[in-house]
Amino acid sequence: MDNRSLILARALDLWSERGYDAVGVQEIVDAAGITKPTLYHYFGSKRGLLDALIEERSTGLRDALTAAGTYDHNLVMTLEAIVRGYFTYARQNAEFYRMQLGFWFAPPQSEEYAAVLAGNVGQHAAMERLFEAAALDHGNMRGRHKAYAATFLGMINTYIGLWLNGYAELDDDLVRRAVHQFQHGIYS
Amino acid sequence: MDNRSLILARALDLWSERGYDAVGVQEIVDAAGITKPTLYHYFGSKRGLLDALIEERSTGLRDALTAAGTYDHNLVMTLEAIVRGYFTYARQNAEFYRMQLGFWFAPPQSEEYAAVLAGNVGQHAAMERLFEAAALDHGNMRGRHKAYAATFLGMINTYIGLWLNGYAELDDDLVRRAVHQFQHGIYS
DNA sequence: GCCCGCCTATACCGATCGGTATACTGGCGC
DNA sequence: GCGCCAGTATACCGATCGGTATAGGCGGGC
Repeated sequence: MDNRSLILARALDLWSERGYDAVGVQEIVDAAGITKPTLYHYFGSKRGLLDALIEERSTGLRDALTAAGTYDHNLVMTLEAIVRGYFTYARQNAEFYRMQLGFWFAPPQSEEYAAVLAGNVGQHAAMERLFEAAALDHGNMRGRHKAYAATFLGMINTYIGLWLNGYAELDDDLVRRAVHQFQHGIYS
Repeated sequence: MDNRSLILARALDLWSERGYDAVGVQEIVDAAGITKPTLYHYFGSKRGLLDALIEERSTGLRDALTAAGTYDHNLVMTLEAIVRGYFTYARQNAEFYRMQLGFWFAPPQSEEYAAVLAGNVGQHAAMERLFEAAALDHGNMRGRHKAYAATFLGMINTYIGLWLNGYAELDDDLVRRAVHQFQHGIYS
């Protein structure tokens, strides 16, 4: 592994465990077995390293979702495909997902929040488009696409959060139960 | 306002805006118009200030929820009372709720996470007890109380997060719609 | 008048923060 | 052999980090 990849990997390890501000540049380069000028050669600044990390690790999720998220008039199948896409990505990128999820809830003026803002706004927008399209088939959903997008993504992140702390398994059974509860509530 | 309260108020302002690590002790005492030894006289350490802030500001929510969260065989009313309790508290303590929500998603080894861990575990436990009791009346809910507690709290925090960013109003209408969607899904 | 204890300020501590100036290395084109 | 350039290390910068030693102000009890 070249030094650039090594820096990205160690930064992800440390930041996902203890946070962006709590881990300094010196600690990252020590963990990677290199020195500071090497890091600044590749990334220019601590913030540049953060942006590069998010950019490189986000593409996988973005690609998976554009593939799964096209509405084909079968809402159940589409929602299940999206949840499955998130779960698969989270399982394969647990540390990164934990870090990114934490940054989404970071204070609005923090660097962490700014770094993940664009990506998460994109996810919400894609989900809103999906529910808007679905409302053409299911009239009683009309006008609530914002709330549906937010609560659907909130539910996905709730389950991934449970899994990250050892309280759930992100298997295909959970995919079906999650989508079922989202559609029909808790009584059925 | 005495100096102790002044320190707590300014710390909350700054931490909710920019984060615990990003705001140093010096900046807090400057904002409060006092000096460092005064802060260390009252709180002993930066972490002590954080703990004191969370302890003092959390009691209101805890009291409101123990009042609202007793199950009386009417699940709809109980859930609505809980959501109303959260929304009312969030509206009256917007900055603190933003901070506490962010800390809940902070890295597991960070001081922020440790500081809010006990309180949030208590909230989850209370919700699980509620859904366990409700399952005695609604047999088809049995065995899913953990998932229900997690998704219910996740939904509440999703809506509060939307409100904090200007995308929702935490009024009584939203209380009813949220509980209705949680119970019956998105189609009705 | 005097002392005591709570509260506060000045001035300082070593450590760490993000970032950089400078120089050296090795490989590659010519 | 020579120049060039990406990559790396040594050593350093001023600023800020959390925290503290010391001393003085000040009100109440006696």
